[in-house]
Amino acid sequence: MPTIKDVAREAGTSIATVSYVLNNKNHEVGEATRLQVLAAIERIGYRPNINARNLQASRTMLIGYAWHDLQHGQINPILDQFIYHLAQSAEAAGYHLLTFTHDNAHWQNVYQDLIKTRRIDGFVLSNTKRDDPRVCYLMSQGFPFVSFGQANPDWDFPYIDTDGSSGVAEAVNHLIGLGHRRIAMVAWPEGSLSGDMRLHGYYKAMAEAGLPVLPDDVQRGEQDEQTGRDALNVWLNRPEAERPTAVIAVTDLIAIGVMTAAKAAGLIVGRDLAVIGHDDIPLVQHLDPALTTIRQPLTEISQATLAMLQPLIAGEDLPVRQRMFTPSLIIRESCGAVLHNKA
Amino acid sequence: MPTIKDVAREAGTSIATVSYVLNNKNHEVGEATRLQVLAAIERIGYRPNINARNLQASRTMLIGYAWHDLQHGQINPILDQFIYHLAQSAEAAGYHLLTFTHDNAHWQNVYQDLIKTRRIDGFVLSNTKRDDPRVCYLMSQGFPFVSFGQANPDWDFPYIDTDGSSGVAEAVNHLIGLGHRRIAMVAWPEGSLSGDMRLHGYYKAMAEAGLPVLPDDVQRGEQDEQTGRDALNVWLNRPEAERPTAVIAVTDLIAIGVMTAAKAAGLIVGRDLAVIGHDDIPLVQHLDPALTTIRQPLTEISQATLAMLQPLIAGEDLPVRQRMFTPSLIIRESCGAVLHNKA
DNA sequence: CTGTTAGCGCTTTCAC
DNA sequence: GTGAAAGCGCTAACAG
Repeated sequence: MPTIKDVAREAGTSIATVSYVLNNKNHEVGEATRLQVLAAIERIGYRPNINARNLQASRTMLIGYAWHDLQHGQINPILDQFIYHLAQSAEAAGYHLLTFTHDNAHWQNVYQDLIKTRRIDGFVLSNTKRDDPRVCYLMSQGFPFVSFGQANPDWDFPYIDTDGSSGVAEAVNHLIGLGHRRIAMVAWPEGSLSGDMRLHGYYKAMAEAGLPVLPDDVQRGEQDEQTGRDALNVWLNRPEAERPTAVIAVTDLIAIGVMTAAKAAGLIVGRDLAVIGHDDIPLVQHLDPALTTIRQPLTEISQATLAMLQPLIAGEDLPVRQRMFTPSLIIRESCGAVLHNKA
Repeated sequence: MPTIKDVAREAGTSIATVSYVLNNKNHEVGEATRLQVLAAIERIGYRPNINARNLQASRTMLIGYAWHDLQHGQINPILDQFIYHLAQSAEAAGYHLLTFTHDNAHWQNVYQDLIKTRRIDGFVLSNTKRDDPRVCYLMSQGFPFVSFGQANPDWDFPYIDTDGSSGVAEAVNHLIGLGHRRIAMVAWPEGSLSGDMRLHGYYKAMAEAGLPVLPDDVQRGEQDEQTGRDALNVWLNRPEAERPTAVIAVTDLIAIGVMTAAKAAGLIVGRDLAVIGHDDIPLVQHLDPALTTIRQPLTEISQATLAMLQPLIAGEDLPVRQRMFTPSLIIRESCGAVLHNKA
């Protein structure tokens, strides 16, 4: 593999000159020698050794991203898309993504190692929980990072998030436009930030439309299909005239449970019951009926994440330390068409 | 950030000695000084700069993995699991995964850059096609790589793959055990290596069981749900006594299409028609009925991939350059129970 | 404008 | 057993 020395010899100059034409900053190089060097570089197929470069600049051009825990079969397709676009944004800026894993017990060792061995320049976090210890740790270390998702509302750290509230509100309004009045929601257990935001959008839109929310119109449960099934069964126990005609689920997986239970009860989803999910995970467009859902603008989110991380790595201050993005409603079959004689 | 110099000063030794206790090879260090150094390291929280280390060793401890193209919404959950486990195996060996992306047009530039800038030590390929140009390119460059999936059968390069043939054969035999005689298959278009392997398992198992395969018992189509629907509709056009009672699909997505079409035709999957998919992608256990499917041993595969890549990076020869793994049948509801009065 | 040189932080001969 | 010193390949003063 050719080094800068080989180029210098080939071009008949010094290595400094080669470096100058490569880094081309405020240091001018004579046009003749410049061409000479460029030709030599081309001829021997030289590429600067990135490792040497990084050592000297004491950086790595690597961004760390912790893989979400796949151990429990808990795949999160949203995040796959997020990483992909994040990788693209990173590459556009000359960075690369270093993806790493860690079990729940030893996360701190892993992050510490990455930092202290100078393996990476910054982190991108996702899947953050309220009071997420990683956020806490990175803040205390003063190490550059940006989080996709919030943590403790009292902490001031750089994050980007989707405005789940507005997404769900849009869903509610869409259902109202379709003629629905009795709209219910399946949420996560209390305490999840994004879950609470989504639920808040529901309450807000219902209130603004002057629609009542019965005490058990909101059902809560874990992130699995069973939660959706259980919720619908609760509602099916009500007299028919009081049953919700539409259900919004906090995630697609839960929406699937709702649909399954509805079918089991002889209801036709899209006609007898409207269902809307959240996230537009793969396959839900192939469900029967295809699921109407709320999609986060992951491409923009990843771009913004990197745009925030870069100045942080450069040691600059961030003018805006938090950014929210608005999701959009993807209308498919499961929310049906205009409701007739039902209101 | 402390360097080796700081440790040396703190311990009252030379930097060489510090390096010796760290790398601890055939170079003996006096117990007293050793403890001294260790204490100093502990005291100031020193970790060797990995970049400096790598420059000197001219390696990076980074393994490149090209993200599969997510542009067209073509998510491949199998690969997500593969990367995750690959990352784990890599970390266990002191490596990290550098995940990168590239559009179809410029893949060669991306790979070339990664190689020539000495960004990484080796590649892991996945999603390989027959005559995959990346395989071809990396072979020509003599750069270390291992592929998850085959390419041109005439090329001799290190790969690991799943024996799709045995997986499908197992599925066929399971169906036969359930009493099925008319078993059909939905395959990919001719020319895909893994698709052909899976199909081969079908033919083989049918032949061994002495079961006939009608000309259109095998339907082919692209990797989408429609393919499954179309296939089933072809078979439904036959007189009832000649219709398949069981269908094996080359992937879960296609199996979903089969199930959807079956339901649309008033059939109850698991009772009137058995359906088996391939890959066990997330969510298929939540379908109604839950999909029986064939699962690849991704953890073992990732481990084996890394185990092959390591000697390659070290410049050693590989005793075994190809390894095949046997998938397993995950039995759920969609293939039903024993068939009665149907044969 | 171009070349010499001193590091970046580490490993590893080679003397002592 | 320990230390001085020569790089790994590159960048950036500093001279010329």
